[in-house]
Amino acid sequence: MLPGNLSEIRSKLMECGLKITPQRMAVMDAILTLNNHPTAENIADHIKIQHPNIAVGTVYKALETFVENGLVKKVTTERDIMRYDAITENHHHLYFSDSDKIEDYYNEELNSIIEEYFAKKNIPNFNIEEIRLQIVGRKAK
Amino acid sequence: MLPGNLSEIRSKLMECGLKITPQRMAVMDAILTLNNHPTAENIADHIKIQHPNIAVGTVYKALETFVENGLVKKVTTERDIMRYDAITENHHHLYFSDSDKIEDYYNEELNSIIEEYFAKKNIPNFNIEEIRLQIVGRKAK
DNA sequence: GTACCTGCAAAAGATTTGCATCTTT
DNA sequence: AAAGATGCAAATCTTTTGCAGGTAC
Repeated sequence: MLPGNLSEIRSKLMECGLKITPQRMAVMDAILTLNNHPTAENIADHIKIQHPNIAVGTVYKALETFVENGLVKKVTTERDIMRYDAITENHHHLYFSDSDKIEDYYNEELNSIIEEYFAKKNIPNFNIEEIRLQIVGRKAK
Repeated sequence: MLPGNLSEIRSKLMECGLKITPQRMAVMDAILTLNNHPTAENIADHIKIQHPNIAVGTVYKALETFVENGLVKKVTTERDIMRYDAITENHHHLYFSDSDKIEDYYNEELNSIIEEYFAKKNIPNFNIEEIRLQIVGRKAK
């Protein structure tokens, strides 16, 4: 089980000055292991297999803490449920309009094009911090 | 009061085969009048001024119907509240990271660049239906 | 030891649902 | 008259909160 390299998670938490607790380790490990933009509930369910006592509130608090510290991002959906994404590199999302699937989409070339565009053409009275693409569509037949 | 050109709203509902009711007219008019990506609650409050008996459930139902019929779009946020946007032309959104403000961002040139890019470079096994940019930042000083 | 976390359960907030009644067509 | 909308209230679902006890540092 590669993804949740536990000592790497530990260092990340440390760097942020966060206390290392089994619950936080489990939440971060779940995001990395589940890896398809899980909801808080998905994460809680996954953790409960090995750690039945974790409280849902704790999962939400850990997620919120991670978001504040830039370790995790929220992925917005049209279904009133927040989903979470471990931060790796700058990437975008493919939203499947016929299911709940959300896939990562990495494309450096596209990032450069957009970046260059906004380097030249700036938006009046606005400093850009981040640009996210929501690419909606469905599986090609 | 320009935005809610009532007879225009009426025709749009008709084209979709939707019954024209005072509540639906009021909801659509509210979106156009409020015009800054209101929440369902914002809309209900606005309508209640002149139409105190409208039920919140009715507002949600009208919104859902409009979304299904492509008259309105959901605008996702990180705050667990859905917001709504009357559909005009293809545009993107500026999310202010220090407030709840969301502004429309129209830019045909940018749309063309992105469109051309994806006309050449397609995403494996994926048919794009729509591309939305979430441009996050804050007011320039 | 102190500051910070966690579990639990209750609360809050947003949205949906069921159903009887009323409107639109 | 039939089909579909509305109002109302209760239900559901997700997320937040308060607090007493526990844990990491």
